Amino acid sequence: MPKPTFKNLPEDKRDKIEQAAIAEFTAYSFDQASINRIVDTAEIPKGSFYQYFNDKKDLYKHLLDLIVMKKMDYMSPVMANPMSVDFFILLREIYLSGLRFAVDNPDLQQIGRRLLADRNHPVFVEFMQENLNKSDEIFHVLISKGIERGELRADLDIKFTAHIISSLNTAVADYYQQNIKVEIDEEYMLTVDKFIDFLRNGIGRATDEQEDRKL
Amino acid sequence: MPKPTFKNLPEDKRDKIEQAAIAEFTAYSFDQASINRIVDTAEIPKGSFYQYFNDKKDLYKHLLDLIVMKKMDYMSPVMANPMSVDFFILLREIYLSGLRFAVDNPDLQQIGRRLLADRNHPVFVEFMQENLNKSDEIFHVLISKGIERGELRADLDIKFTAHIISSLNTAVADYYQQNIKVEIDEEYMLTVDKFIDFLRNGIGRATDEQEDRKL
DNA sequence: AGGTCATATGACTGTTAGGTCACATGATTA
DNA sequence: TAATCATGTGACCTAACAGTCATATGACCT
Repeated sequence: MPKPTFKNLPEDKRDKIEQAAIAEFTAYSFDQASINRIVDTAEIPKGSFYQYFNDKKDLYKHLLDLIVMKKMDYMSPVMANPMSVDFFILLREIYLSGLRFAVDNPDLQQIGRRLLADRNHPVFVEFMQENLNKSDEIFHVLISKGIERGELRADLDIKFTAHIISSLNTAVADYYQQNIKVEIDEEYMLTVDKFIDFLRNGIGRATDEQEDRKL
Repeated sequence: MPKPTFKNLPEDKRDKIEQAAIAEFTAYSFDQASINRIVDTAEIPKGSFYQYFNDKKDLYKHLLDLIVMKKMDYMSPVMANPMSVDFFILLREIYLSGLRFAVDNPDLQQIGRRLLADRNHPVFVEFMQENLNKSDEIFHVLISKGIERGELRADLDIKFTAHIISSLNTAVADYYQQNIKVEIDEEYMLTVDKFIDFLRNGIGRATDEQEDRKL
């Protein structure tokens, strides 16, 4: 946690420091990121930095907190009452918020991606212990509910499916960012719908009876 | 490329250096990996190292070449005549070889994972330019063929599907390594089959007619 | 023996890093 | 005015790094 000194700072100075840190951790991994560069960019003396944060990790975790909070802002309208709606509709909303977040905040998305990337890194391990994997957990619950309601196949391996769905989140966002430039709402709607369809129906050719269902 | 001096080395010395490098790049990212530690582990003087390699990147790329070659060994029996067999059977084989490679060579798998992780890293970009993304490409071809033959849905977005399938490779291997410890052949057979089923049928509950098909 | 050439070697260079610390500043009290 | 105290500051510390280079070694040739 940042020291009280940081919290007491005038807002614009605090923002400048956070912005400099975001820029640095967007451009470099945790290890490669440099406090020297950050204090340069933020135009504060090095000594001051250590008045605000205990060390590099302290700053990094503060950023992660900011990211989690911002991502929650995107998610919360969706998750307000998750049980009131069909599994695939809810899933669609979850993915849509994820994509929207990624498009609106490519830098924060990139920092998150970097964290998720190296699962052996001590900082990743620490973060996961503190925030225990929410994503897998939520999907676990949703899938169970979905099966109970008959929206999903009853023979699914819940744990396995939860893991696949939750790790596909990144893949879809990556695909979108790499292949679709124009930032039109309908564009990512389309990407998400492709994905939901993929999840629901698989890619195997259906029998004629199945084809009927899609009409 | 390593210098000729390296190629001329007695095999055991070369092995020792390669092993030391593998250990280092397994434990640390490219940036974090240290030549000093590598020469320590390999018990060669630092000067000697630079008789063998131009720089850190040179060594790293040499390792990547080793990894690619070894992975090809696992794949080649499968890819001998990819067109002679059903899409899902072939896919099953591809994933099985991938998983087998990951289980047999957790260290090499880890180095690969680290590379794939940070797609902005100059070394990743360079590697992809030189080895242009084979994985997506192969799946692109296979999916097209699969559609032509009527094994896959005709309305698939080929590019999108290729990306999803190719990035799920990592997810499945991760899941297996995290959740299944025992190294029995049948265990990873099971993981792969779950995944193939997931791809083929999706997770949506089928109509009664569809359920019949599965019997 | 003398000469040549690939290779071996480790002290050294220049740079950067994260983090510390003695001291400076300036606002708020008494 | 004097004392206190949170905060500001940058020179400085130790450690580590990638990469260099002058010199040493020793196998092979003539």
